[in-house]
Amino acid sequence: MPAAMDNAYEILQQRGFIAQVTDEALRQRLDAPLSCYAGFDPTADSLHVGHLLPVMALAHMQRCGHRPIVLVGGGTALIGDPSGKNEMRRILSQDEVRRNAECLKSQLSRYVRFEGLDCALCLDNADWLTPLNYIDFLRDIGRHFSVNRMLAAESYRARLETGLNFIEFNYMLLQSYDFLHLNRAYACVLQIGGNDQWGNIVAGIDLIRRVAGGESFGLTLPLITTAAGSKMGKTESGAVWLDPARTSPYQYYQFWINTDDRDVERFLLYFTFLPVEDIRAEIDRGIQNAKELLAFEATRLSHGDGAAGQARQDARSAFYGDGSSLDSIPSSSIEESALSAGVPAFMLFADAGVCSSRAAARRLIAEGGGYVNGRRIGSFEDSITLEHVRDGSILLRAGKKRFHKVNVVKVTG
RNA sequence: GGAGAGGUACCCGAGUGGCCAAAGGGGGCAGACUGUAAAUCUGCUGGCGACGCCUACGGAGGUUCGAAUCCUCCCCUCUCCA
Repeated sequence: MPAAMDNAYEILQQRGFIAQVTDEALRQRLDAPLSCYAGFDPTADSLHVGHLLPVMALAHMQRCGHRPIVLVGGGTALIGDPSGKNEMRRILSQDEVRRNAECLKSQLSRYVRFEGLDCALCLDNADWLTPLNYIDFLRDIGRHFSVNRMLAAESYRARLETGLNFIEFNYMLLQSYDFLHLNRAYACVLQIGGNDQWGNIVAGIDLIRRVAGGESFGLTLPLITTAAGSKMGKTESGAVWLDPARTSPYQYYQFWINTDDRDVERFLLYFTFLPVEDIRAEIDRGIQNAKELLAFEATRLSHGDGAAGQARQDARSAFYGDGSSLDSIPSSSIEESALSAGVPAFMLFADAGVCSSRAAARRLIAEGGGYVNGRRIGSFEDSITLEHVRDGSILLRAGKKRFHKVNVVKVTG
């Protein structure tokens, strides 16, 4: 599409996306358009920020004129994701997988274009994995795998300590077969994945060489940890989802603005499309602004301009302003009649969902972490009444940064 | 199939008849300090309108005044052997 194509390798490298590549020759190979793929498990109906790096990588590829293929692992999800070792493996039905795959695709379409000329593809490996015949598969594909070599792979070696069942052991074969299939059917010559996928990717490349005789490449992305050393993308309340029904744009914005100072530059490079020079300049101008920019841009990408603007405005208003614009912060409602009699503060906090239980609400307030309209609550039994209502609502706050609005509603009849 | 080890709270992990809502650590939450950051210090961390009651140490029974702890059966994980 662009007249003079930017080299994707250079862009990815510049932005820190490359952990390993199977062959440096990939750089030259990327001077001409090619097809590449990354896989996603449709185990839920939404992606979360942990999935974002491969998504961004594919988006960069497309912007550089290549064709990304999003592979939804419907087939592999049917036998359950082996990575969650001590969790009960939930076997998803085909219907669930299909529904999930649709959701993922629509989320992905904010980052990757699935329409128009040379658009990205979204494929489900159930289409070619489920019809497989076991004997044929063993004979045609299994023969090319050396158990000895598989056992030597880092990903398996660790598992040998704790135990590994046959399905898990076969994962490499299935993933390799995916790559082979895409190579044959769509001339896909590059697989992108997390660094923990290295062994599986290399195995796929091997398989392609043996079976199809073609050359293909692998590129792995760094596993992102925060500067504090924890896995990126988790909060106290679990994963940060892209689905606004699970994680609202405001909460999404909050997640990003709470990024560790030391991670801001890296995350701007990873999770926004801002030019590298602009990012550097922004960092130099001040970490606070850079952080706000990160939050805004990241939110804008997955929720759009309007939602991102609203989230930013509400955040500013809640944290620095008069609380006048708070349309998007979490909220609940309470009946006016309940309030006229007065409600103990701890019950209000618990019922509004600010605390997980009334006991937790008692603790929060007793520890001095409960606020109503910006004023600290003295005792958890303090009564909240109509006098606390401002413009039809009461503003609750837990700790420094968890805001919640309780809307007062009249019930007629 | 045989022998052994083990399953404890969000996670790791102590506890082998009452002093156990269960040590310790991690994580999380809150307070102080700050910048909605980090680091540090302190407190909290099953539920219930609550000096009491309820639920909880893989599951179901049993022994006992009393069980995470003892007995029986079952389920699951791991190790070694076949």
